Amino acid sequence: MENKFKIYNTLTKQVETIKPNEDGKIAMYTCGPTVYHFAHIGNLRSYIMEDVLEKSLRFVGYDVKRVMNITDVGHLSSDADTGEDKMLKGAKREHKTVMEVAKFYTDAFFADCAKLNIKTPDVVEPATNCIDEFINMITVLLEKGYAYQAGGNVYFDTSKLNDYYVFSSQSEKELLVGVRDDVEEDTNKRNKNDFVLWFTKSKFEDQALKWDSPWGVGYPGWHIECSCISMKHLGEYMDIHCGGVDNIFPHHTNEIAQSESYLGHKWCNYWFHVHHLNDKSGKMSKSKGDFLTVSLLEEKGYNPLVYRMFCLQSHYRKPLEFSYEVLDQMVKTYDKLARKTRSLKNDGEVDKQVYDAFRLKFEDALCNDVNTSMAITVLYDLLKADTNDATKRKLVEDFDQVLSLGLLSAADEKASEQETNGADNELTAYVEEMIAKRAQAKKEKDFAKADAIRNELLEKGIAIKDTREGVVWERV
RNA sequence: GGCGACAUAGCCAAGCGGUAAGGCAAGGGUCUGCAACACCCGUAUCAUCGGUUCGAUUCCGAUUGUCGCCUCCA
Repeated sequence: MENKFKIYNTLTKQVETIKPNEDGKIAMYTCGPTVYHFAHIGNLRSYIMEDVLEKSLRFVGYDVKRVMNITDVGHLSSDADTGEDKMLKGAKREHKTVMEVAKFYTDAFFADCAKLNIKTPDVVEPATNCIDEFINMITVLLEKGYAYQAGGNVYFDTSKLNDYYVFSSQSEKELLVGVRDDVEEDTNKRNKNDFVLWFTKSKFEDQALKWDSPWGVGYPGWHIECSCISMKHLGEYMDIHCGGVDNIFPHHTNEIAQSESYLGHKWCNYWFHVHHLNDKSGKMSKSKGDFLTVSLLEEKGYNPLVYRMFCLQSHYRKPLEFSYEVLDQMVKTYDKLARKTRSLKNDGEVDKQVYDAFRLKFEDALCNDVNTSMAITVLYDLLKADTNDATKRKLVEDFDQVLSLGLLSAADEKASEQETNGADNELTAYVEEMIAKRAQAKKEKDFAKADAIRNELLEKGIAIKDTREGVVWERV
């Protein structure tokens, strides 16, 4: 098939046309969550944009296979080297076993994704399922001389590579070890940027999960899982690797180092990085106070899809600043848009010519480095276009395969909401009776009475509006 | 200290060398008893300073500002 999809490749620092290893197919990998706590909406920005990338590729005709790992082992819990394992810390906090915690937060993660209309990847693989693969890769790296043992741990030797800093022109000399307070230099390392492949000794001995290995009982380093899990399911050649910008160094840099040393050839061609969600004070992170989750937004009365739209109207490669002020603005934008799309009728035949033209415009926006903002503009242009509702409706349906904003299902939700209201038959009967009375009053031009009825309902928590489609009511 | 990203109207935001899309808000108007809904109508010398060019928001350099990475982070 024709390749016309362009994305910014962090590896080459330019926008490039994707040429898959296998024609018509895309092998895609995403760094998944560490499941020791809820994901915050900043984490979810990455997953939303990666979801759009995946769906866009499918939209233009690629057969996509997407793999995601679940980090359910390892990672220090704080800036300090002295910290505990995050999973263990989560377990203690929750009074659960480590695996229970992992299960709980994995489920919570996918529940959040579902609310944001993020499709679950084709393959989801927990790190703890792949210990044998990790051990195998480390063994090969040791055999090939890319790794060494020191102080009980296995390290990757970055000095064996000509080009370790593939993403930037940093130099080891300028690399600051322990920029953050409390991080001590590991004296077992031969080079400052060497990293651990397998731990048997760490500064915290109460690591909950340990496995036997040729180097002793221990647990894997952080970077090895993504290399192994992707190869397990996608083979030796990958097309697109996704993640947040903060993973560029060291995580992705190290993944490339170990993967290509292991394979002996180029591994992944395109690196797709999503920028951060910030608030006024900077990056949103788990270690800071502001811990905004999808559930929290829901508690405050926001539809999670409004947050999705908030992300889509910006570009994935720009920092995005979150504020309730902008989110409130987005609520109005979203509601207005959804009202328009849901009022589209199914009248007559789809105009093939108009359909093709708009579909192409939409594809062009997506193919242009996932320009979601432009894609939404195409949607607005469509709604204003001079064509019948059937054509528009069909196109909105298509567009929403990628945007996933529930633009048409919004109508169904509204309907089911009314049905839910309807379950309370007594209330519904009462409200409908009042609406009928008000209609009669209006007919008789007794507006004082009509307004009195509206106020009476409002006092009981029922708001009514005369829309062009008739009177609607909702609980407030 | 090193590396990198970003800077467009009140707010969000597109733009990839030919004199600024779109959305939200505020404003004016049409419609409907009012409200709501819907529809129509105005609104920007693109952070600053240089350079390249017939021509720059768009390319190059410098400056300023904001943010990120440098072994927890998406």
